[in-house]
Amino acid sequence: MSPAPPPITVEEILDALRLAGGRITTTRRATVEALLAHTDRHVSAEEVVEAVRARYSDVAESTVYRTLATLEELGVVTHLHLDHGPATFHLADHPHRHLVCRACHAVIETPAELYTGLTGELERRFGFTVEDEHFALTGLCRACRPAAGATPP
Amino acid sequence: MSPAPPPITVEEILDALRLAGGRITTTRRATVEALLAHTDRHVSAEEVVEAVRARYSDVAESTVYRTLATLEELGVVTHLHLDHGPATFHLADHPHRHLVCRACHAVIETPAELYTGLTGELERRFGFTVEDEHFALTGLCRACRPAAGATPP
DNA sequence: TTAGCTGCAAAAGGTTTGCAAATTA
DNA sequence: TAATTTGCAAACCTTTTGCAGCTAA
Repeated sequence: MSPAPPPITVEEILDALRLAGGRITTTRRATVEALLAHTDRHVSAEEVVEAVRARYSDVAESTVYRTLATLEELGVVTHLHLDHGPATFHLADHPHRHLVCRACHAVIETPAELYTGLTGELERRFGFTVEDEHFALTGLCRACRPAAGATPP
Repeated sequence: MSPAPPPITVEEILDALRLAGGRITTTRRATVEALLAHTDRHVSAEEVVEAVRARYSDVAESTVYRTLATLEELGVVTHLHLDHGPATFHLADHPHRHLVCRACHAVIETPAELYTGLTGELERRFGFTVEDEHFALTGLCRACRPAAGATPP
């Protein structure tokens, strides 16, 4: 329905940071760039650290964690949990939810629209407003599902 | 539709343990009892440890963690993540999902049937079989939702 | 007797914190 | 200059692990 939104740029994110009274440092810029470079992936904080260190070797983990936290406060970035293990970060640009296979750990992105029926129902029945995803749904992907017979007609 | 299933008993769980070649120790019995005593709550491993230690003061955390893991392998217990922080354990008796308010951390239990529409859709569209919940859905409960006006007609 | 538990202590993994020094605006 | 960031190191929290001794069956 809606065309893909124009991707957010490094400068736009840095502007948001500036606007909030923040300062733009080399490390912060590199962190944002690392995030944009993986627009379509789910990166852990540790992976961001590595990406930043590939360019500036003396960056501390804590700095990256702090920058990610700040970006999250600004609403530019979100983190979510795909599974046990480290959280993954991504731009908060297009809402979507994740399915994670508990066997092969494959990650499937699914459009937010799919969930509106459910979230509407939860809203009506419980007055609960489901927000953007913080946790993935776990289960088995096609490949890992025990090969049961085809669904009958 | 279906009446509440008869609650599982301590002895039934211990039998399952025995059947799997396990041994019944005082600590294991106390762990199971602690779990049953909180049938309607979501207890962290730490809370189970405390409950067990209240009766037998020298129980090691690791023992309780190991017992919980064993019970999980037997399918008697599950753990799930309501939020950041420790996992919560409960009996794997009746399938349900949890909503957690990110503001007040209230936990709402919701019946599994509510999700069949969605899970069916995910099955059809992605060949993905959503399994019993491992993660909660996060959002805002009625009390914490910014008091917006009533939904217009 | 012997496979299976246990406590202890230590480590692991991911993230946060305190602080003085460095840097940005 | 004043406020914000930074690196470092240490702490944190939850969970796991190794191991020698203990115990249920």
